[in-house]
Order: sequence, then structure tokens, then C-alpha cells
Amino acid sequence: MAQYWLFKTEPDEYSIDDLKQEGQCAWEGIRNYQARNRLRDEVSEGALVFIHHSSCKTPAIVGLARVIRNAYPDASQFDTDSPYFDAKSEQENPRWLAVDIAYAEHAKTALTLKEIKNSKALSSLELVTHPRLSIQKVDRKHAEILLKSIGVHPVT
DNA sequence: GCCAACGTTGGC
DNA sequence: GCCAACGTTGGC
Repeated sequence: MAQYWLFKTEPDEYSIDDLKQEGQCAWEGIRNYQARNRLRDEVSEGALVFIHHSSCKTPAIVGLARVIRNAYPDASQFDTDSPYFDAKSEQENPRWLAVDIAYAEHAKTALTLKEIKNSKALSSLELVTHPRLSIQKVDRKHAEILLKSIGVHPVT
């Protein structure tokens, strides 16, 4: 059963281009319990991930990635040099999790947040209804609309 | 840079 | 366990 997610990122911090260049990455720095619980309980290897740029000039869905490793302790929570360091998290009982994702492809045309908000068919997307959540579920129907909108037809 | 919406913290 | 205060997010 194919699974679809949407991950938000600030392109000034880490963009789809950075992901393309690296090929894959650890999706670290998730410091919200609802998002953490989804990583832990629901996000699974093989899932397709829409990458969304936020806090930038033109917020938009800009490409696709794929989950290549299920949730595991986020190393950055123990790194005192990291902005994601969490002094309250214990090694034996890590509070925060990461998953690994691999670059898949860029959108042929980015789908802007403005367009998403103007689309009736996408009005129940979490990007619209729960915009602050950084790990968002995308149902199959929405995923098909998004894939079509960004001009991409991934092999599932 | 403003600010509304939302999440977290901590005193009680 | 309530809720006021505070911090963060992110579109505009």
C-alpha cells in the first residue's frame, strides 16, 4: 500500500537542491510531538514524500523524495553544537526521532502554496488545515492531484 | 518585521 | 490538570 507524506523545510536551511546534491539525508530536527509520533508510528520505508519549501519567498511543493529508513533516534538532540540540541533528552530514552530520505526528483513545475489554497480539491490538505505541522499526511486522492500538478509520475 | 495561530511550560 | 505566560512558526 503506497503511502504519501509531505515534509516541510525552510530552503535557507535545507532545500530540495541540497537534497539532490547529497542524494539522501537524515530528516533531523523535528521537535514537535505530533510530528515525532507520526515518524515513530506511521512513516515507513518506501513512502513517497512531497517536499515543501516554507518560510521563503514563494512557499511551494518543489519535488519528491522517498523514505529509505524508518524512524531512529535523531543524533542532533545529543549534539551540543547543534541548534536542535535538547538537554532534556536522555541517551537511553531519546525524545526525538529522524528518518532517512532519498532524493527522487524535482517538480517540473512547483505548486505554490497560493495555488494550493486556491484549489477547492486541495482544501482539506493538511498544508491548509494544519499548516504548522511539519510531517503531514497526504491521502491517495490528494497525492494524485499533487503529482499531476507538479508534472511528475513516479514509479510506485 | 509584524502578528495571528498554535504549541509548550510551569506555577498553582 | 488548568490555564496564563511565553516561545515559535510562517504567511504576508
